[in-house]
Amino acid sequence: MSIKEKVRNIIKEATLKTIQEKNLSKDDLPEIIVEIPKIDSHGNLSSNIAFLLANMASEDILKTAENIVKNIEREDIVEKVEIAGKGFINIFIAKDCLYKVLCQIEEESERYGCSNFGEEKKVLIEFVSANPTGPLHVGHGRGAVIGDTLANVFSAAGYYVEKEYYINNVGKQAELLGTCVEAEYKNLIGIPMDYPEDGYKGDYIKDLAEKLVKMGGKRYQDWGLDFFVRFTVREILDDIKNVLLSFQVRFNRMFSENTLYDSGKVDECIDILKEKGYTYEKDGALWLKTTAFNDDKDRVLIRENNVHTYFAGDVAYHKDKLSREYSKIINILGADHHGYTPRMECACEIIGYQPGLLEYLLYQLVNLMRDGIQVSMSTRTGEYITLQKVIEEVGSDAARFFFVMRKSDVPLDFDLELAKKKSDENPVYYVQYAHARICSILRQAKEKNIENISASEANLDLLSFPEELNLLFKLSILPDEIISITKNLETHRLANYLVELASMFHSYYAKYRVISEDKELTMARLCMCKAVLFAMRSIFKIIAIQAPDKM
RNA sequence: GCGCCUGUAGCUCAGUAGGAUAGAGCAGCGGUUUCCUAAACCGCGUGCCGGAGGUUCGAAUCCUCUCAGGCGCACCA
Repeated sequence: MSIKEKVRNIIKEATLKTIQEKNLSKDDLPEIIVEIPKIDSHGNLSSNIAFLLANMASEDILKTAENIVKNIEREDIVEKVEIAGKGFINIFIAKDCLYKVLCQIEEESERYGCSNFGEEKKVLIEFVSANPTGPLHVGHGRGAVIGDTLANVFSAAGYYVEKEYYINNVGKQAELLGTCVEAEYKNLIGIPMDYPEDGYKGDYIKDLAEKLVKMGGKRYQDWGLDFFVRFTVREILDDIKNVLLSFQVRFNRMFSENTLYDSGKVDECIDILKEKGYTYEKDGALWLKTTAFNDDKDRVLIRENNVHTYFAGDVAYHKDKLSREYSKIINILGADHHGYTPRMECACEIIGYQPGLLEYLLYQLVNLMRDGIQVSMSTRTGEYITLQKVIEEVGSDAARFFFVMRKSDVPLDFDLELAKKKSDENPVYYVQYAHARICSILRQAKEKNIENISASEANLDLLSFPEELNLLFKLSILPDEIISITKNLETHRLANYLVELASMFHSYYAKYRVISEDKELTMARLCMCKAVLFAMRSIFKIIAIQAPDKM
């Protein structure tokens, strides 16, 4: 249990005791919030519980605070308790307790920050799921990094995570794509065929047609549209997978829409919807009555021409996912799809699953910039910067960091030049540099033959400067941070934490010397450095960027 | 017109489940290296937290209204 969690429990116990003394019901216990005050003099942790309880018992706040403090069991970890402001309860953590964090980190090394909070519960995260109709663009990159990082966070917090990509390979778009390649191919081998007017532009269509010519010359001329669709989708998907791989993103499962049709699951699902009484026919089409829940209009499942809509397949897909007994299902989508989510949630309710199980995480769009000027992304003009080009240009590390460092609610300006800069303007290097510096210190220590002793043997009492204690405390809350991200899905917080930790370390580094004449002090500080190193590596692993030894 | 997201320092953004004196990076100015990497550190900020009401011991944060920007409102996927 982390320090923060322990303090929360201590305050909870004290509050419960106070409630009993006041003859209040236990149900009146307000939620216990422990937060980290902005100002050092307010202690390591602080609680506003007195305000909440006083309100409930209509009592004086200060008096309530005093009562609670009186009931606080003085455990080892609490050095001092103060009532400050108008009733905040401020907790100062005992140094010994902070030192123990170093021992813990040493033990867990690069796994520090992980916990068994999730109790191996199953979580499904579906992301990217880009239609295989063309190469990935930067927007997909953002979804990929958010999804992959989130998966790693859940994993670190003790969940069993599966990552899934839904391949939409059925329907008009897939057909159109196949037709484009067919036309391009036939023209190449001298058989005239009109290119579809609304067809896909872009060099990749031509590349694929050329590949076919190279593979079999004129052999495929009569193989039919179905062949071209399957070939094209497979090729594009391979390309997508490779790009994602170069971005350290791997999926546990690629789920193809057509398997739902082939196995009859779509029809099965529609039968169930019918049985539940939420379908009706109108204008020759079959509709789902999503307005019965929270949608602004009903949705078509089967068109007049007897062709299923995308929605029909997707409902069947969600039914399948819901039946797999996950404790949480997260769908990550670009914000341009937000209009779609209510109908899906309605459909899930109709099928009979409780609304909370399925959660959507929407991320705002990405503006690709170069030196502060927006790069136009027109498919029509062919001026189209793919995700692959971005990764090639700025590298996977910078790209991942940039995509993850902003809250998903806000549009992201991705500046290619900034991401490439090896300077202080670029936060990626700032955090990696901190890591490299520590490695350098450790190398020096080794060269000087300084004994490499464990934290339990070192005289950690020598770490007594405020900067050192603050650093230790910062390290102590990493597991809490990771757990909290599983609740709010705000992966950018990890990047913030990393920058803050790096900043604290850089600052410390400039002010104090780790390796000095004082052997004991040196060893204690080396222990602290190693702990920072492990914490950083642990986070690097989660956001999947390199931890360079040298820069 | 309706719905979702956003509006915080010159710029890009944090601001943890309402909390104490609103923060960081960049840009700008000035400084720091006989010593573990100067890709670093230190100092310098008079912000109608878009605006107006409201809830509360307490609001950038919650509610209502309003203004501005982005996105979405298909028998496309």
